[in-house]
Amino acid sequence: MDAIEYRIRKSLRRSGKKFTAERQAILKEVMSIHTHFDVEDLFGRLRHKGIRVSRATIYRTLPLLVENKAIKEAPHQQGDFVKYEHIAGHTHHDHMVCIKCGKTYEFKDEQIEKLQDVICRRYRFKPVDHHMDIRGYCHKCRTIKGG
Amino acid sequence: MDAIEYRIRKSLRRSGKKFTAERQAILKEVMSIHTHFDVEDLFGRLRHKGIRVSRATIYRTLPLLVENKAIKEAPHQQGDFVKYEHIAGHTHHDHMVCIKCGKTYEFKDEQIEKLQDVICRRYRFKPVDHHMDIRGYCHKCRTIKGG
DNA sequence: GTAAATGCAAAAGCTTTGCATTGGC
DNA sequence: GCCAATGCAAAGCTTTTGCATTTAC
Repeated sequence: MDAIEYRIRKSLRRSGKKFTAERQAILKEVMSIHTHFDVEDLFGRLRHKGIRVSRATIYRTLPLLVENKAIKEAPHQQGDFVKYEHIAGHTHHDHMVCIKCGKTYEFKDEQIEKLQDVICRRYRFKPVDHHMDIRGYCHKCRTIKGG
Repeated sequence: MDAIEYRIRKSLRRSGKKFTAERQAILKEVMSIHTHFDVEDLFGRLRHKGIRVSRATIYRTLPLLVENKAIKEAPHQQGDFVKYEHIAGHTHHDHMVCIKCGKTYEFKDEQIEKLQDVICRRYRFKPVDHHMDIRGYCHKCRTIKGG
């Protein structure tokens, strides 16, 4: 928790930026959300707690948190707005998204991770992050998939 | 080419929809674009050829083409709008996106594809499609990645 | 004290929608 | 001829931006 705050505080200072109360509140909130979220979710949760931070500030802060690897973009369906999920504390995982009910399932496979590294090396590509999402029908929806 | 048009024509008829001149033009154009594109790209290209189709129609048509598996969404960076790429004629592939220069590299790995199927079976998930994009620095940018 | 950040409200996109008109089938 | 599709322009949304004010350092 505080390790992340410390890291970000330091990173901001290094580039002459400030760790404001708003940024702290956003960071704290973001780290407490263990599902995917978007700007509106965040705005609502903060307001619900009586913390008044403008949407503009949230929009301006999230990219900072992405840069500092506190959060990253999550997969989103077409038409949806950008969604995020926090990184720290969470181990990396990929997603299965049900195109019927919209539910997201997380998974992780070591072999796939390793193969990705092999491929990157082949292309002399230096990987920083990856997103993988498989779309289809979850076990609940696959039997009733008539549209 | 015409196999796809035939398939779509049939699919539309089956559901009481029409294969209009506009839809034909959009389909044809989409199949001729071998890179990622968005609505604005498409609108510009059509207009450039003297084909007048409204944006509204494009917005209404693309989902039809996705449903009929002529195109699918391509990965896009945050802040970008939705991008598409055509499917037919193209073999499936995944992407590496350089976060410095924005260039996209395509690749495909059979082992990863197979592992994905294994995972889906484990979750009783019926895969329809998947997107995988690895983000990082391409071989040209990895040496000059100071920002 | 100074440069950066905030909040507000306005502006700027992209996308959707209502409605009259057009056109497949 | 009927119902779906189109085009236009307006509306809807999310996201960005200008500017005065506040604040971290």
